[in-house]
Amino acid sequence: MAIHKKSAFTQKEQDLANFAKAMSHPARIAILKVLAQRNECICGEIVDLLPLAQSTISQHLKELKTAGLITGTIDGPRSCYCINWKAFEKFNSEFSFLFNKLKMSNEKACC
Amino acid sequence: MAIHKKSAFTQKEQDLANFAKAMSHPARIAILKVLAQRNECICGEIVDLLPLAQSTISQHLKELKTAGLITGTIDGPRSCYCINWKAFEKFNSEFSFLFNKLKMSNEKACC
DNA sequence: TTCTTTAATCGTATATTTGCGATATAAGAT
DNA sequence: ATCTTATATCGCAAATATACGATTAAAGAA
Repeated sequence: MAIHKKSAFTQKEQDLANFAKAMSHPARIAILKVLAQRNECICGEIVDLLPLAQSTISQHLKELKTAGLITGTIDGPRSCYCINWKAFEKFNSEFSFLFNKLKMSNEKACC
Repeated sequence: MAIHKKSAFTQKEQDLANFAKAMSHPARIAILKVLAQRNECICGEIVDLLPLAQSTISQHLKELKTAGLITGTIDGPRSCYCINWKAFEKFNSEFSFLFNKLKMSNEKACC
C-alpha cells in the first residue's frame, strides 16, 4: 500500500479513531476495567489477572498511556497506572456529538 | 506470536473491542459521519468524498457492516448503507456502564 | 444482446499489531 | 556490594490491516 492515508482526514476524525484504536483489543478493555474498578493505582497485579505475559501487558499499558487513556507514574521499582477520566469524558462527548446528536434529526432508518 | 489470545477474554470485552476496532480508522469515522449526516442511504458518493480508491472504501464499508455498525442492502447495481443506530446505543450504554458508572464511586484520581 | 455504470472481490505489496522470551534497568533488601 | 523484585525494552515471528489496481458481477440503457 506504500502510504497510510490517515493524515488525509481531519484532526477530530483522527483523534476519535486513535481513541477507539486504543480500546480495540479485549486485553486493553480488560486492563481499563481493572483500573476503573480499583480506585488505587495498579501495576503488576494486572499481570496476575490477565492471561498474557508480563512483557505483553507492559506493551498494552504503554499503548494506553501513549493514547492518553491512562496516566502512569514510576514509583520505585513498581509503576502506578490510573484511568485518565478527562480523556474518557472528551471521547464520550465527541462521540455523542458525532452520532447521538445527529441521530435526533435523523431517527427514521432507511435500510 | 503464533496464537491470538482474544478468545481468552469475556464476550463483553470482545464485543466492546470489536466495536472500537471498527471505529479505529479515520476513514471509517468519516464514512460513519457521512452516513449519519445524510439520512438517506449513501453508496458511491462516499468514494467522491473521501481521498481513497473505490476498492478501499468498499473494504471499509464491509468491515463496518461485518462489525454491525451499519446495515447495507443491494439495490440493483448500487448499494445502500445506513447507520445501525441500535448498535451505537448498545455500545454507548455498555461503554458508559463500564466507565462512567464506575467513575461515580471513584472520582478521586491517584496518579 | 451489447454497452455502461456501480460496487464487490481478488491478488498483492507494505505497514502495523500482537505476543513472547530474553535482556536491561532501577530501587529496595540483605 | 550483591541479590531480589518489578517493569520496561529489545528482537523476532506470525497475524492483521491498509491500500490499490485489475477483474468480476449484476442490472439498467442502448
